[in-house]
Amino acid sequence: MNIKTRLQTAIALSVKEYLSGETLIVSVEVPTQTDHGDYTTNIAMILGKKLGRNPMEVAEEIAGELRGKGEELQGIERVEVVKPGFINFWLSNNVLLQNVIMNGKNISRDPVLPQNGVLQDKRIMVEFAHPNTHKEMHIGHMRTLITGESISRLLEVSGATVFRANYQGDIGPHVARALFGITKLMQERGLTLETVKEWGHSEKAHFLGEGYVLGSKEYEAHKDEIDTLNTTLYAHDPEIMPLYELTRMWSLDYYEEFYRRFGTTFDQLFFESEVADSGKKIVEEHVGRVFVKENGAIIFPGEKYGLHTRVFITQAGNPTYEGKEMGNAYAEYKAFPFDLKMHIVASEQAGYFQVVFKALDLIDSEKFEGKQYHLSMGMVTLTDRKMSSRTGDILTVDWLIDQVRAKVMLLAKEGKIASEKVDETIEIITIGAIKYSVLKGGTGQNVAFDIEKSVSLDGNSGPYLQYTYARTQSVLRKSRVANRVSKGDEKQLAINHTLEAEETQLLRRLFQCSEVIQSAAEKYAPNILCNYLYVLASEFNLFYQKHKVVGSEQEAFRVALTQVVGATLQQGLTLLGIKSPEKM
RNA sequence: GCGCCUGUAGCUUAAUGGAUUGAGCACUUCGCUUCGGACGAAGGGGUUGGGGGUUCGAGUCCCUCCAGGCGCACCA
Repeated sequence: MNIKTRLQTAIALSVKEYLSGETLIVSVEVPTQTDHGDYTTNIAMILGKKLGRNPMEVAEEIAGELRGKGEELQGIERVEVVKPGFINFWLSNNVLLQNVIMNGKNISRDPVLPQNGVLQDKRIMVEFAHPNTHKEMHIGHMRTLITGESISRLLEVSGATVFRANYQGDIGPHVARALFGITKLMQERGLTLETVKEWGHSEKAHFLGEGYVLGSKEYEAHKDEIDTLNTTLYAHDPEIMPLYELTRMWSLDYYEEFYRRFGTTFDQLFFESEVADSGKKIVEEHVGRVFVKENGAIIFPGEKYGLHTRVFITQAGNPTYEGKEMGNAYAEYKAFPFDLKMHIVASEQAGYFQVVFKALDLIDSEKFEGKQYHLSMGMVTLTDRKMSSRTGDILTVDWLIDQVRAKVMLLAKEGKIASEKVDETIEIITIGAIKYSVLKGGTGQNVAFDIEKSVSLDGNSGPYLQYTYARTQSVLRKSRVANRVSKGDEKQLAINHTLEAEETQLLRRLFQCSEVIQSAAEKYAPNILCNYLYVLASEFNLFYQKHKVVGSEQEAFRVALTQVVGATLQQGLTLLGIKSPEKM
């Protein structure tokens, strides 16, 4: 039983005397302010209200009783009653040392991560990224890519089996527009497919993006032509397939490069083109029970369920995004029968998901009901306008990476990169900076993207954490005892000095690590982990500033502390999908 | 019009109903003969959009008003 649970039980026991049979949930929390102790409970205030007594008195009584207990409260050094009626608890240095430094796991740099998480044995599919082919990748897609990867890692470390799925829109009107557009562009510019084939991934993708913009602009004027093109695509018309397959591959190659750079490998790619037929069939089979025909289209009458009505199959007989999702749901379930499927998608899709979830519940409640969750990502907008791939007014991921990379390279020019592997380090820092800037905010937050100061390299940033990690490693390289302190070597760590305030604070912070990770995983909130790592790094830097590690009398202990801080930073960053260079 | 979401310092934001709303950027000072200065310390700057209510306690929950975002039938 861990300390928190033991404490909770002890408090519950004391509280029992005040209640006649009734049970009260005792909440034990980690206070936000460190001078409020390691744990706190508000139980006295709740009791005070119930009994009509002064909460301070009740708190004193409970605290008095708890202080008298030995066994159950082992490890709690101090119990304090504060103002309105909080009871605060402090852990003893010994317990902190035991748990943080000497349990062997930390010091050998094995994972300090929770082993038997609440998500043990849960099968979770995380569906994210889903860019559409024949367009460019914009920073909204990037946000879900980065967030999805981090959440997947958090779930995995909490015991879940995770399946990374990516469902991509490679068929539909947007493809027809893009193909129409590039055909016209090639004519205008005297290009042939052969020449375009020789271009790089980004140029091809940009060309498709341009085609899409043109196709959208000219849609009204060439409505029939583009609509027909769309229908021939759905019909796998051999006339159009070679061009379609080729351009589709351009997009996929282009995206593959981002997945690689951002460190994501999908277990499987799913495509709208592959589920269009099955989706259509499923919808048609459920006309009457779930769907209804109206004006030649097949719709889902959402009003019956407090939602809104959406079209699943168009008058032309093509399945819409909604219709295709019916096929996709089965295809994905077949690939990985899940307990939970998370859709990591922008908030603008919230209404859409309510409708398709409801439709799937009705079609097959056993497989789908209560098992789907839309993690609603806030919108990424430009500071002064909305991005639209239709008008070409978007920020592409290529552009952003180049901007950040240029800033990092500036540092390299100033000779600030100490690593021998300069190129590799620049890439790690660039990607780390971008990822952290995305992850440190809440997932639901709308983000107004400021082009000027979009990604920061100092302060609360990815590079700050990477830098702090590199610093820990540098200190460890300098120390002669660094490699001698190892598992079970407790004598060397014996504390023969009073701990400095900064040392105690680091121990307390490190002690919180696994709880923080649990909480970040349960709430699907990587920003909780970001926040923790930032505070940890700041506290280490303060310690570092004030106290010497190498050559000090407490070198063995301080080296061990530095090791654990380094390992925690590295593992934490890994959960965010960020690499930690040994030198930078 | 109907529905969902958001409003915290100049900007970007944090805060499981808890304690004096905490950071980063920017700004003003200060600290390297010291293990990595991409660092650290100090300072100014807030009626948490306004007003009610519930609660021992509200940025957080409820109502209302204001401001903004997103969705609402053949796009994805």
